[in-house]
Amino acid sequence: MRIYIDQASGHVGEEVEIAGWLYNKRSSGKLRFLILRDGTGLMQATVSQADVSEEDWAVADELTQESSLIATGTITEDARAPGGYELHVKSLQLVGRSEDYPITPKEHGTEFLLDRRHLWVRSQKQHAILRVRAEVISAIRDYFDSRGYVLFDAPMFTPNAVEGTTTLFETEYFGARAYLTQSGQLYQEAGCMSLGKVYCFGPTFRAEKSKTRRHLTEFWMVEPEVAFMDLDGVMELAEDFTQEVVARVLDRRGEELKTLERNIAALERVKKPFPRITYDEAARILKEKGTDFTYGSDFGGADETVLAEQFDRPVMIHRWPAGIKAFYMKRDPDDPTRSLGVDMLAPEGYGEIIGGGQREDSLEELEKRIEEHNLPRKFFEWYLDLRRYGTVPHSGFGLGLERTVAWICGIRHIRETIPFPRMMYRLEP
RNA sequence: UCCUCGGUAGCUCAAUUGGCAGAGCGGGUGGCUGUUAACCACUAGGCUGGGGGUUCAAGUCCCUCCCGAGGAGCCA
Repeated sequence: MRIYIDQASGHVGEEVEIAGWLYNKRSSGKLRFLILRDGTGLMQATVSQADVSEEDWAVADELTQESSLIATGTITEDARAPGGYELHVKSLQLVGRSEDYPITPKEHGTEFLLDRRHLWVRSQKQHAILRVRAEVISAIRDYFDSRGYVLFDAPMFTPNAVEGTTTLFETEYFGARAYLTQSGQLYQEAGCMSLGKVYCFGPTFRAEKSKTRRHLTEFWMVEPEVAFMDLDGVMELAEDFTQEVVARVLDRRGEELKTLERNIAALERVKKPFPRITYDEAARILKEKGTDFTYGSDFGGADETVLAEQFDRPVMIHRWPAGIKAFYMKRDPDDPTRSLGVDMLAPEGYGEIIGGGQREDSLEELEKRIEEHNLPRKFFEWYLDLRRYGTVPHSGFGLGLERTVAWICGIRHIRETIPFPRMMYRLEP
């Protein structure tokens, strides 16, 4: 009977078959200790020369790191084995031999590992991170699906920049120019006017020449958008959503967080309500702390870290100077120099994980903004239609998946939070 | 684009003031019946990123180019 390693505890005393790869090997005289992995975990298999055929003994002896094999034997409970269970091998079958596997059980540099990302994903730390990523994705989908949101995916090809500022990847589209999307938001606005509560979840692209641990050129973003929701509503949504996602990972991926040596207590503090401060209050804190922040500009990485350090859970900063936020942000009726945007900063220096706010719902205001930003009006006619035909107040946000996973995992660089990271100087493998 | 740091064996790194190119891991060979990144012995392995220069002598100093890292800007 074929079983997976994570099912071993239910098969003590039984003869089973395990199919996997050799993770590591140790030997002592006529005894071989094979550490097997099959994607669900690691298990030690012991091969005693006295218990196996001459051929199988030769196989055990010659197995190299990452050779694939099928081992048959009896599961026993043994405190000496890592994980507590081991397989007493009766027979061994080599499936595919691995020659000179480059990633040894010692340390390697980042460049070396990234060049071999297709093999690096076989290692334990990467398993843990990628499982947390998968859990976060499934928590995000469940959160919205169970609350009446409709998945409303946005196109990847767009004819124009959503927000004039950032650089887009350009591509040829049947003789015309097209760009890879940097946000699905405008399309979500159309979606929420149709289905009330919608979200999209997919890759997004930024051609920024950013070489930092917080940036990828291709990353995943989830973007909910809700009709008849104001800024307070979207802040409530963002904090409730973040709390749920973190709680889900704590509940189901404790093993992985342990492998990653994540400080669990810091994640357990992620409970509503999150602190909410205005841009002006944030600016006051930065002035007190003496950073070189200049009032009226956006916060730099160091500023974000200082702000996040003031709180033990994510903090939301709202009511930004209108000039530094996107054209579609609604102005604060109480102070037209402010826009009703909100950013959420993750604790522990992980930076901005959410950006969102209330959208401009007035046709006249939006026309004015498009003109002020020198945006090509013809590409925005459909967007203006949303204000012409039954406009309503509406709000939404975007959450960066990889930054969120990096924060939850407690790893410094977001490049390990996606199977194959795309960065300024890395398009392969 | 700018700033800073780096490139030496397959990998991770060392090499004093400019003075014989080294170690651990990995590979190979042998040993060991309870190993835990096992251990022990032996062994192979080098155009010190490329080019130019200074010097009796360059991994080391100078110029230049290439490659990478993470920080700024910008952002999720």
